[in-house]
Amino acid sequence: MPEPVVKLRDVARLAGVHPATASRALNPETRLLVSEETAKRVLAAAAELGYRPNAVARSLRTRRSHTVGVLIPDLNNPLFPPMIRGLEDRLAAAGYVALIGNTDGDDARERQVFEQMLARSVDGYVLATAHLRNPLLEEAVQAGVPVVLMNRMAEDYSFPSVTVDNERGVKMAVSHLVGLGHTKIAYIAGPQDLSTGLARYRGFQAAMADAGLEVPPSSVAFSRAFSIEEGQRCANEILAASGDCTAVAAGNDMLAVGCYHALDQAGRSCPTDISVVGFNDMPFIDMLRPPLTTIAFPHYQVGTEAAQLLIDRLNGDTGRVKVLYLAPELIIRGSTASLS
Amino acid sequence: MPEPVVKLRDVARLAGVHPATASRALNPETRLLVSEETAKRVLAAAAELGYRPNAVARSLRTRRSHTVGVLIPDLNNPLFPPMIRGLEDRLAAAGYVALIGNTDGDDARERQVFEQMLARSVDGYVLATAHLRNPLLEEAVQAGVPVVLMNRMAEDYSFPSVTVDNERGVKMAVSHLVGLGHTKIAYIAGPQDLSTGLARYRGFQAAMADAGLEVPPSSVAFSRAFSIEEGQRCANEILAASGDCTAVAAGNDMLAVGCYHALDQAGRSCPTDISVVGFNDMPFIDMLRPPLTTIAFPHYQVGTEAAQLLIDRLNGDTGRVKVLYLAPELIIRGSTASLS
DNA sequence: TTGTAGGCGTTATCAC
DNA sequence: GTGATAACGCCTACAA
Repeated sequence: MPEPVVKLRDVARLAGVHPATASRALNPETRLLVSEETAKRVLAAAAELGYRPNAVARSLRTRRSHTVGVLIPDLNNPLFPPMIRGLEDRLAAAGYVALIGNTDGDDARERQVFEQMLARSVDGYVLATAHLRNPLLEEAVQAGVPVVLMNRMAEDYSFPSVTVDNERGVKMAVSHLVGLGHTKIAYIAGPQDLSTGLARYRGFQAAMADAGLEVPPSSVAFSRAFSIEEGQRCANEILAASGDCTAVAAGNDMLAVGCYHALDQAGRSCPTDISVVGFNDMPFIDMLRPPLTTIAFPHYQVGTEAAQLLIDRLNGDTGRVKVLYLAPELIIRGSTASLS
Repeated sequence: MPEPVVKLRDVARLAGVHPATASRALNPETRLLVSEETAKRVLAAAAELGYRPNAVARSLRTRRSHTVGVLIPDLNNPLFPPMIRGLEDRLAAAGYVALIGNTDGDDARERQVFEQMLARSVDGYVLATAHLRNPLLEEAVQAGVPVVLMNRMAEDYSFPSVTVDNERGVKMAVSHLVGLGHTKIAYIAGPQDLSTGLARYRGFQAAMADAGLEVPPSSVAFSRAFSIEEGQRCANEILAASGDCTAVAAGNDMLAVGCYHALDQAGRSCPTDISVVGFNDMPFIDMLRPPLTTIAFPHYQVGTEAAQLLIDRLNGDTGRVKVLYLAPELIIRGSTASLS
């Protein structure tokens, strides 16, 4: 039943040329090495037979798989799908395919997926998972496989990256709250071993200092993951320890959602009693009640830019490492209100 | 800088055996062909050198890539990530990796991704995109590559599939509305060329008939995609043509969300004026105001079961085609109320 | 139990 | 401009 697979030699035979010639004719890069007339004949033969080059054999020979490994911490976070779309679109345009892997923020799993991909000889990696100190990064370098960080960054220009300007974004959020009259502002910080969590926390501290406001330790809670559950836990912690705060800034939207839950449970109303601001403007977050005030940035573009950075590397660009920041934007919705 | 890659022959040399022997020792399937002592030496050598088999070479030789192509209509729909997780988890346990591709419901793009995957010689496909009549299905059969449908089904047992029992689910939704006293119930149908859209629409018709209720044509609107925009458009259509309805059932949650938007715009309140019920119980849908009453099913399990069906095929099971239904469950939240 | 040899389909390097 | 040849890294009859 399975029809026989058409191989290069079949095409060559039909076109009356040697397989090597057929190969040259079929490959855009080498087509100019072949007479125009021959090329035409080969192409026609390939089309007639429905020839599809065997990517595996090609990879073995050329040592390039035209495949890129993408590590995502949590596919269930709606923030990532648009990034992935951006990645895929740009990669596809350059002839690459993305191999996507979840890690659940689990180091062991991350390593496993990483190795799997290495065995499949991916040409490069896009990591959205990277902890600040991640042995995988070193390993990729050892293996000579380029890495780009997406929505994460390295401390010291050691890897190309694309992120929103986190510190600036947080400052916009804090300024907004301050402008509404808030002075007792609590913060739910993301994991401090993720660049995102760290940069935003730093931004918060800086913004509060700029505004001449205190940040008592009891008004900051550190989450162990960017998850709803952790947001809820941290919000509870803050409500208990720092009950007089009138606003909460969260390290990302998932944490803010958890904060909503905690407020509900505690019988506090948002924004009447407490204002809440998130970060990411992830899909669907505008449909909550109240719709969340948050910091937006172009998710899709983060993906395309990350892809481009990697493609540049794959094309042999060995220039200095580029670190790309995208501009954040404050989106004011219904979860923040002025202090009455 | 890139350290030299360790190959099978390096391992063999260190272990003092022939590469063929090393190969046998390393492969669990053939390990028993080798003396225990030799196997131990080879394994030790492999570990010492950090040997990682080259999956590409192996694929070329064995004609199995241990890769599965997964086609998803829209990764931005939060329904799919959990399914993908289920898929990946089960596939990984069986030594397979998922190659995920978005199609945006676009036939051309779907074909392109499909071909890409075929060229990479995926061992099988999981399609969550399949239109009812899809030439790709035929093509996969031609190529001898097994296909499993996920969240979609074939009409005639021509392909294994895993879905929720759509008709039963819709009946539960309609019964719920009828129980609340509603009789003028409108329906926003999904695309009728998707099995999901069709089955649910049929279920709606059947459920209404069972309840002895009329379904005037003006009370049904057909969407062109399972999207928020289309839901809004259809809801507007229904509100205009069938303004006296007191409840709307939607083909899925995305359409229901669009319906929320339309109701907002029209100044009608849910559930006071109009009850709304969705389908899927997708992540985050419980956070809307009002939280959506909908039909739930185990998304993750859909993924694991689809993976298992495919793995069975890949392991040579040539038994009759299995069509798996998972049980739906009515989740009553705040978007439905009794007719006062 | 282990070694030998050939080939999976393609492309790079020679020679013509 | 085209053909011959070898090799990418691995697996697997077959032989020893």
